[in-house]
Amino acid sequence: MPPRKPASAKSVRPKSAARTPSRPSRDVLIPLAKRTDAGPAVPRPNKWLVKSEPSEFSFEQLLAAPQRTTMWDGVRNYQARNTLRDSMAVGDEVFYYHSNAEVIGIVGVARVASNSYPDPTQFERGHVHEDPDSDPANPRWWLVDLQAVRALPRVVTLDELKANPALSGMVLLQRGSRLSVQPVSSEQWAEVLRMAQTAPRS
DNA sequence: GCCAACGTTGGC
DNA sequence: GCCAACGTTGGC
Repeated sequence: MPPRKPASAKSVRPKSAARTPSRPSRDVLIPLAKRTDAGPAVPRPNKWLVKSEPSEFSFEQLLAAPQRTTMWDGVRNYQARNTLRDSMAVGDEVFYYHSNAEVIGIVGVARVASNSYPDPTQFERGHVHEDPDSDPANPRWWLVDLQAVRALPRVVTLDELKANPALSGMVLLQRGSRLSVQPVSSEQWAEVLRMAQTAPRS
């Protein structure tokens, strides 16, 4: 039987409706849970990695989207939700990772193009990502807009990431890690970019 | 609050 | 297609 709601998060892009280009949302939208608690200690921009199955929504599709931007809707995992809602902010930098793909790995760079706001698909009747238990007055699921910045010069594959000791701490590489939205350190970020500019080891 | 059953993720 | 790891549900 079908679950009453999606059990867990997958950064799937809905195949239907929500492909409407999210308006370039300004910060007018929902300054709600912004990180006033973070204080000055956290350097901006923060860096993140998002996963997407290219059969659902590839980086190429993001590049081709109006304004190269889309709502990152459909995340239905609480930890990822918290990151989206509480920690991501306009201007943050994002690696775009293709999972369940012919070539698995980091393929591009995107930026966070809005602050967080409630994922509208949770309230859409009949939508795959509808959550009937979510209260509009206190939305359960949040998202940000993502804008493609550029494809990497080449894909940095999962195998390469695993083989690089400097990246052993990446959340992506932790045993059993399934988070579809996850933090990346500045060091990890720089290392992946370096790899992308270098020919893969043969 | 425990925990078994179930569904999902995602590499292989 | 397989299946290990994980997250959620719901009976108790």
